Amino acid sequence: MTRGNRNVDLRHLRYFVAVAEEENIGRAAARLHISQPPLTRQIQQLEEELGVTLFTRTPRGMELTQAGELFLEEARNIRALVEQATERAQRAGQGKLGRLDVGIFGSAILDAIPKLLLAFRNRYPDVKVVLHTMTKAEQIEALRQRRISVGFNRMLAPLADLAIKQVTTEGLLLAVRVDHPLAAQPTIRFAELQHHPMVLFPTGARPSFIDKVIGLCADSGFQPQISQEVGDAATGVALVAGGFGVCLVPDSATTLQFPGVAYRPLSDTPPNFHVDLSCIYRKDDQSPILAAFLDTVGRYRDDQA
Amino acid sequence: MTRGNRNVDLRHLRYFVAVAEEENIGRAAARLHISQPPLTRQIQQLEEELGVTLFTRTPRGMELTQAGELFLEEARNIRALVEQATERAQRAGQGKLGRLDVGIFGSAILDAIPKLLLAFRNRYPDVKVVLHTMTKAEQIEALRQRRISVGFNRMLAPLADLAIKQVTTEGLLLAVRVDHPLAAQPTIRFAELQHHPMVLFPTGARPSFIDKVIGLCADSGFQPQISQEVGDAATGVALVAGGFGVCLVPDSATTLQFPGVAYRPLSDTPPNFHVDLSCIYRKDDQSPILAAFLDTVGRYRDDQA
DNA sequence: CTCCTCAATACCCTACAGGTATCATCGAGA
DNA sequence: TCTCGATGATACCTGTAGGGTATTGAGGAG
Repeated sequence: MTRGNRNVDLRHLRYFVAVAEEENIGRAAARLHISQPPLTRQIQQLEEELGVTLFTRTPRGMELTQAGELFLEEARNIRALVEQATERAQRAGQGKLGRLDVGIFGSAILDAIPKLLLAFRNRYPDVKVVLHTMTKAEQIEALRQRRISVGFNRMLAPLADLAIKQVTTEGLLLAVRVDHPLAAQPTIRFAELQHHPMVLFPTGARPSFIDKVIGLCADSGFQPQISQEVGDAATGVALVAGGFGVCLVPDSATTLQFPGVAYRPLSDTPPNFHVDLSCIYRKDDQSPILAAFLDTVGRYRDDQA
Repeated sequence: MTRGNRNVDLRHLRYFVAVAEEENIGRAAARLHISQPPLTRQIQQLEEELGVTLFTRTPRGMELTQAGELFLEEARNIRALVEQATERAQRAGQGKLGRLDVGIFGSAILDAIPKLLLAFRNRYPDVKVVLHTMTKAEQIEALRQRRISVGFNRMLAPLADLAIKQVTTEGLLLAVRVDHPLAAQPTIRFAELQHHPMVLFPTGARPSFIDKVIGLCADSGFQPQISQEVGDAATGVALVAGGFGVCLVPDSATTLQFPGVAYRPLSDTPPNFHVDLSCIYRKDDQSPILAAFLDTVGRYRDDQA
């Protein structure tokens, strides 16, 4: 079996299809914007390479042989596939096609993240977004190992190889059980929190939201009474319902509607009484999909402002 | 959308796949038996044509981008398809793959033709043989219109544009009803036929088997009594069973077993007491499948001899 | 027999794939 | 900190092959 396709290239196929369709080398040459003799030569060369007679030459023009008919189908397929491949590669290069692996934290995917993902999905419907629940430390590890391209978290600090982009900033509310003494007040002074046991979250890599809360208390001159540390906001609110005490949560946690738990605003709060939600990604990641995603993040943040 | 694939050819794909697999331009170049700089240039040119960054250059080598990964799959597909297309075209060019349209006569496909078709099918299993039942005149018309590539018939005469190849030659037998007077003899003298009505076939384009029989009778000095003309041997034998008289048939018609009908050999026969089965095809038909078929016919005929 | 329409051939020219030599960059060790 | 080694990129040259023009050859149609 002669391996004859070494020197066959797409030009040959393009020319071949044109000749097969026009059944006339002169017309085909005109259609291809070349002159007749080189086209004749290319067809001869193709037949030579394949070792197959593709056309029978008649006084009226070129007529496909049976082998030619078969090869015509294949040639059209190949050309269509090439067309499709370039188009898909281009779309992928523009970040319009592909896959984005995203790290998210805890079981609490609250407010901003779903909205953001929805906005991204609308703008880039052919990018498959895959969510991975992982802690902050796992996100950083996964980013470095390229298992994810972007992670969402709070209290992120820039690193040498990882960059941060803020998504949104939120105030804090107090989750209390409706029969808790503090629940009687429509607004609670921040300093009052020192007299009540608190549930804190999340466990795991520091600094995290825990440190934010402890820092805020320190700014107000006290140390919180920690009744329990839990993994995420949802668990925290569940413990509040169970009577473990109060719990400071970001605004968006109000989407966690729990029977017997109310959310109360705070007054006399220290400065910086808010917490950021940011995303983190590799500085050297040139992926157009990540660029598109970060662009969507920027637009989202601007819309919020 | 930039239509950028105009100058992309299979060489680009081959080079791209090599680099993607080696993740190193130098090694890929060695594998391709070219030097490193042209390979670098070809990859750059491919990226330029597509408008897509396919690799991220690292100090350790070339790493596929997401778009590159996607394009790699497509490139492999395309290359496999090209491989397959050339191979199929080559097989078609050798007559090993394709379709052969064959014209056969009457409802009587007897002995030689099934054997021949079976032999051809065994030698060329990927050639689809399509049978078309048609008269001699229809076969000639269909050959000229390229609707069939070869026809089978008896009493064929060469034409300007059509060639003949003999398949086999057969003797003649007499089909008689078992209660017919002639059936009593184990062998019948040819001249006796003048006293008995005969069924003749086929109707349609002349000269045909009818003329053969009439000619044989003339050679023996008489004119046959024609009781009925019918379309084909099977019908003829059926009429013999129905009492319409006797019927001269080729040897192979004995495969038509009819209750109450016997076949008897003849003695004192005139010269040329046999009939040929031939096939007819276009002289200018260069199809390798036809060539393969005619070759099979030749082998069959030689085996018979 | 002549003209007309095809494809095929002869010959030239230029563009570009491929070669050699060299440079730029970035890590890894000494 | 500096050098060395590996990698890809660049500069420049050369030969081949793809494309152009002019012409020939070969069948049909009138």
